[in-house]
Amino acid sequence: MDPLTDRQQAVLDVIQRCSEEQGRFPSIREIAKALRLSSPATVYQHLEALEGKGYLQRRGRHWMLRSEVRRDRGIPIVGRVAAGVPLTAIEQVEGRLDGAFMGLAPGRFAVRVVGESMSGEGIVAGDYVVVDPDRPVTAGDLVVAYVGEDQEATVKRFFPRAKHVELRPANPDYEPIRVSRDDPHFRLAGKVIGLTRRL
Amino acid sequence: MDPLTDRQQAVLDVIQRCSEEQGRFPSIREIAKALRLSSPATVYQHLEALEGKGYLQRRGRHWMLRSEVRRDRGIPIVGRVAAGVPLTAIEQVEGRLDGAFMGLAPGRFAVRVVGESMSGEGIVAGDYVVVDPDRPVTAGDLVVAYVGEDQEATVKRFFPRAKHVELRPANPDYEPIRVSRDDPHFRLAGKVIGLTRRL
DNA sequence: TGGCATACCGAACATTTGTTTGGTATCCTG
DNA sequence: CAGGATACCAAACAAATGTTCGGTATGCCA
Repeated sequence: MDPLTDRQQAVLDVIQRCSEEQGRFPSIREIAKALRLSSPATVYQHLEALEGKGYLQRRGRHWMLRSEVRRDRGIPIVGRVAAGVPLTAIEQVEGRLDGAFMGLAPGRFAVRVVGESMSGEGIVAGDYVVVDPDRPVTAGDLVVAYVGEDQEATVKRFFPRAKHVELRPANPDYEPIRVSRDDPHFRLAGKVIGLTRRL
Repeated sequence: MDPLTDRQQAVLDVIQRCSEEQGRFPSIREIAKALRLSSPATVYQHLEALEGKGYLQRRGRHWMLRSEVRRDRGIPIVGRVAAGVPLTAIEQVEGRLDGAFMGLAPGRFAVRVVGESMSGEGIVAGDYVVVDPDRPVTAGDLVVAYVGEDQEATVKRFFPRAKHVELRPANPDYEPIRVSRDDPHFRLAGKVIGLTRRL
């Protein structure tokens, strides 16, 4: 992306700060006040410059930050890191860890993992698995299912059989679960499409 | 949270849709047009009702969605799920998997994991680990470090010794890495505070 | 020296904005 | 039946909005 002049950078900073703190684009006169500029026309020209360089976008009369420069959107994923402090350079950012990255879509949800039955595949207690209820589930897929009277959520691999369904753990210390296909207490939540963990 | 009437829900839907698609709060007259209402006053009263019930928030003359009802902020984490289809009820949402959940903060970044040296702790190739460069690192902590000429990023457990630093893998198939404390090619990126995986 | 980019100003413009006031109609409930 | 909640309206207002115009000043470079 084209480099910015000092003043353009200052304008962008104000916009980014307001977007983060208030979740909205500042008005032109707000930007002017923050930079101690007495004319909105000055800011307006800077906005046009930022638009030309690809930092801003206009829809009708509304200005917005382009997603590449939004700082409230997640954690930057850095690629190969050369010597020196990284991260200030936008060049090295490969993407962002945000809702979109994790597959944000209507209907999807996350469940906290209980127990170590899938620890053989790197899924441990306390993890949050992301479930897509709409994605078709085929044999061997990682799924979340609700089983038993208390409808406890479990993460397992899914294997359909002739008369029943087998939910297989990755950890050999745990037993596979077998449920009848018409067990009213068995409910497939959906396919697991992602995972996050806090340490 | 207080339940909404049909019309209030309709107003909220318009606001959520606009927030998702355009990243901004719609104007009162835009909401009116979307719902085929001819007076902004009608919408205004609905906004006040939504504010009273805790769905909206006002800062000065600006309206904003409260984070609990923002659909563009991440994936909802559902708690214990009773019978019936979940997720429509906001009650069961315990939080959201979003940037904030993953520890969004200035300076933090994510790195893609290469190799299976930490698979014993549920960190496998292709995972993205979140790094906080400002968090103090103590013995035994999970860290990301850049080692060698090519500055490859590795995830290991950190053990400081008298004259060198030991980076220990969880997988016994891999050897611990030992680097001199003043090796110019050794750089500690920071402590690992989270992880996400796409399946 | 002239030309160009950058940076800024003050004044004015037409819209759009949130907000208030005062009113009507409908439905449900005690 | 009266009372209250809900839903909606038209009209108007002051304030804030994006935008345009014409102008000045500075530094850089051919």
